[in-house]
Amino acid sequence: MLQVSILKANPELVKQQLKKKHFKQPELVDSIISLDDSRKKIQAEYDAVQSELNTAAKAIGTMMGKGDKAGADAVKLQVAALKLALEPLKQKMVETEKQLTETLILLPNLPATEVPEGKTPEENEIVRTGGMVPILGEDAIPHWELTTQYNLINFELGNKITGSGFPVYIGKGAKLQRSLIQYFLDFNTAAGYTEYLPPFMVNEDSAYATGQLPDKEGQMYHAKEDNLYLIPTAEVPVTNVYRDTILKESDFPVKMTAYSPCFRREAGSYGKEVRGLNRVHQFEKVEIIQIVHPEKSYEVLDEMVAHVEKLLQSLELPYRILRLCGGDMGFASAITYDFEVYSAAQQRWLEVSSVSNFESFQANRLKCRFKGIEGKTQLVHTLNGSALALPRIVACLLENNQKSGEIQLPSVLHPYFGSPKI
RNA sequence: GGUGAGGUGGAUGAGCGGCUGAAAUCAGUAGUUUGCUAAACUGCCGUACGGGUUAAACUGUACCGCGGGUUCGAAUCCCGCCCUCACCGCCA
Repeated sequence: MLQVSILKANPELVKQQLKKKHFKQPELVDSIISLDDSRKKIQAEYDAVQSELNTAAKAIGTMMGKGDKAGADAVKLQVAALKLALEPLKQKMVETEKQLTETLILLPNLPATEVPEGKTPEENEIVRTGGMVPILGEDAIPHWELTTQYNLINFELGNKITGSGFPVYIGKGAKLQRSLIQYFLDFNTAAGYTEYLPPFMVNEDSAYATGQLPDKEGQMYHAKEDNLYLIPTAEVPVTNVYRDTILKESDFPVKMTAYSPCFRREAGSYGKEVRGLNRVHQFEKVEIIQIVHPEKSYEVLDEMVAHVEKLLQSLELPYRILRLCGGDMGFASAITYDFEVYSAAQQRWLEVSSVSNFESFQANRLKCRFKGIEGKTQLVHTLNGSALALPRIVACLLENNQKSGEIQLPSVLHPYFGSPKI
């Protein structure tokens, strides 16, 4: 959620930035500003009446103490009139506040200046590419066949037990998952991230604070009986560690990493694009999150991008880094870098990480602030990224490294997997 | 799931209809003092939204788990919800 003060500082600039993000109702900026102005006016009136009431109540108290019943009764009559005046003001205030937040919540975050213009994924900017695309033999097969051939994943079994999109990892397939999770966590903690193992379900407050509610409600699995949501990413519980907190400057930077399964309904997805591990309802992911001083967030963003890039390099996968264009970015993000790896048998790029700076947008809803040296409290900046999401990494590792009769694994995984190959 | 107790500021914890935005202690912070690490003393030390100011000072309102109610007035009384703790039951 944006701060009203940002809109007020330069409404025209804000509208322009919203257009870059292909937001359809930039005129909401004006509505918000006028709603905020009337909110202030109403509150001033309300406070004045309430103040009179408080004074009167005190006077009654003093009179009663002196035994002046008649005087007290006289004041009570005045109070009754004031209360009558107060009621409509209160309603108006509540109503205006409600409208204000309801409107404000519709505005997406403003894109950073480096964000390229554009609407569709084709207009994303390729920042750089790395790694080598392998040359596969004629008989190369996609990962959903490899996983069957080597008995690593059973998709049909998942159908039986739960439903489509819930793969069952078996034997070396399961161990590969475990190896990757542990390797990623080790890699992240070595870079100073503190490991968390969070709850995999969250309450409404948490889902609201990180922005899943109210707009992305349909994306999450909901346990209605207890009103809990299965997390779509570890970002939700881990970022909520800092909900409603005020940090000291010396607490910066807060660096957290967490493994979690991720649950996504992905309603409406189907077809070849979602075959095998390309898109599933439950998958494993290791996330990194930082909470930093506003002046440091872009420096930190670069650091996180470099971190994820190093991780991908260590896996010896061909990758590219995209800077998402205004129209393809997420609602809450000010700037996003997507990481894709090349799936050689499918001959397509698959997204495996997304690193974003939310600036103060998420912090505003989270109510995560810090007290500066001058004593003023202000919002922190939050950033997060995947390091990394497993399924597509696995898809690429299998496809790109397939040889006749075996699959080679990158050397960093050998100690974790206990073998150089499958 | 059953029974009992309870939810107050960073922590402990008092208050149980007006004098309480909230005692006290600890932690934190700024300073004074004592010839080291340490101790003593003094001040400051919640959040949000307003007014005010260059910035302060100052000032209004709200907030003592959340939401309602009673009352001129509620942290304090009443109702509902949520949560925590203890014991029992069940159980990885």
